[in-house]
Amino acid sequence: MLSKLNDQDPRVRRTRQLIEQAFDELLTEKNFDSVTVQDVTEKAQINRATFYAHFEDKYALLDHSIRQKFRQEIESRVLNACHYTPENLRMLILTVCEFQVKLNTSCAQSQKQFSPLVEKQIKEQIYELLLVWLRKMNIPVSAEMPATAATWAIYGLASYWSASKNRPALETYVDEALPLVAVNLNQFAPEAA
Amino acid sequence: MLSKLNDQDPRVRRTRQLIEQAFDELLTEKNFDSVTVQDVTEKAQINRATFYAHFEDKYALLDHSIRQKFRQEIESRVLNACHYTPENLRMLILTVCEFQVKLNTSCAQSQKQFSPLVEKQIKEQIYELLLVWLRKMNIPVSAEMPATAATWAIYGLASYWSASKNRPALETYVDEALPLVAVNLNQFAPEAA
DNA sequence: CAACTTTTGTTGACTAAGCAACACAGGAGA
DNA sequence: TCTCCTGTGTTGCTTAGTCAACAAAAGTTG
Repeated sequence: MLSKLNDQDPRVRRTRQLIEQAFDELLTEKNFDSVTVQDVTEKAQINRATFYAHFEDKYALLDHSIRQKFRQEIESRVLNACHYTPENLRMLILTVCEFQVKLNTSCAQSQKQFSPLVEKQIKEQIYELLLVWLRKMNIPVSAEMPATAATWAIYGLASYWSASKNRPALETYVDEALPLVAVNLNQFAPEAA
Repeated sequence: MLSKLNDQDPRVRRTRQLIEQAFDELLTEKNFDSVTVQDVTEKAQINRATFYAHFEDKYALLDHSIRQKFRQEIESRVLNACHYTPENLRMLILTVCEFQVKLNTSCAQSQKQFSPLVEKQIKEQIYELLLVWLRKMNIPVSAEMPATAATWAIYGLASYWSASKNRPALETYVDEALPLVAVNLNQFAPEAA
C-alpha cells in the first residue's frame, strides 16, 4: 500500500524503529539476500502487513537504512550545517572512507550483494551536501557540474581506498585525495575569487 | 474506560511494557507520590488516554508492577512449579526477604508511601503459592488456615528482618525463621504422615 | 519436468493507540 | 475570596497496526 504515514505519530516512529533495529541485527547475523521480510517482522514483533505499510520491500528498507546511517555520520560532524572550506571537504572525504569500512565490518558478509544500492544512496547525499555548499558561495556558473564531478571523485577515491589490499593510513590517504577533489571547488571559494 | 484489552495483541504487550519501564525508571528518580500519570505517559511516549485504557490509575499500575516483579522472583526460582519441601519453603522465605531490600534500594525513597499496597500484593501471592503446595499433598483439613498463618508469618519475619537496624546475615536469619513457619506445614508433609 | 514449500504482496474487517477537547478536582498565591 | 495552574478522568473521532486469508511469484526436491 504505502499510503503515506504521519512521521509525527508516535506509533509510526516506534514501529519504524523496531523494523530498523531488527534489520540491523539480522544483517549482523546473515547476509542481505537471505534476510526475508518475515525475518524482519518476526524479530521486530510486528505484523507483516505493517511492514508493507512502511516500506515497499526489503530493498526500500535497505535504502532507507543506509541513507539514515550515512546522514547520521554527516550530522554528527555538523557537516550539514556548515559551508565549504578545504577542511570541511577533507572531513567529508574522511567520513565517506570510514563509512565504507564500517559497512564492511558491521555486516555479516562483505556487502557485495547490495553495493550498488549503497553507492547510489551515498552519492546522492554527497551531491546534495556539495550543492548546498556551492550555492552558499553564489558562484557565476551552475553548481551541478562541479558538484557531480566532486561527488564521483570522492566516492571513487573512498571505494578505492577501502578496497585496497594494504590500506594506507587513512589520514595520509585523505591528505593526498583532498587536492584532487578540491581543485574543482577551490576556484569558487571566497579567498580564491 | 478499561474495556479489557487482548493480552495477546502485540500492540497491547508493547504499550504495557513501555508503561512499566517508564514507571520503573521514574521510581528510581522520585518517590511514588510525586510521580504523575503524565510523567509516565510522557516518558513512555504514549498518549495519556492510552494509559487509562490499561490501568485505572497510578495505584493500579503500582499494584501490577509489584505483583509482576515478585512473580518473576518466584518463577525464576521455579517455586511456582514445585511442591512443598522444607527446602522450598526456605527458599520462599529467602525470596521474600531479598525482595524487600530490593524494593528499598531500587526505589528513590524508602517506599513507606506504598508499603500497604506492597504488602497486600506480596501476601496474596505467597498465599496462593502455599495453597497450591498444600493442595498437592491432599491433606485431611482445609488448606486455608495453615496457608494464612504461614503467609503472615513469612511476610512478618521478612519485614522484621529488612527493617532491622543491624541486619543479621540473611542465611542464618532464614535458618532461624524456617522452623517457625514450617511447624504448621510439616505435619502435612508426606514423610510426617 | 511437475509437485512441493516458502515467501511475497495485497485485501478487508476489526482493535488499539493517538489526539484534542472537555469538565472537574485540588492547591498555591495575590 | 477569586483566580490561576496543574493534574485527572473521560469522550468522539481519526489513524495505525493486527489478523487471517488469498493469489501469485520464487525456490526446492524428487
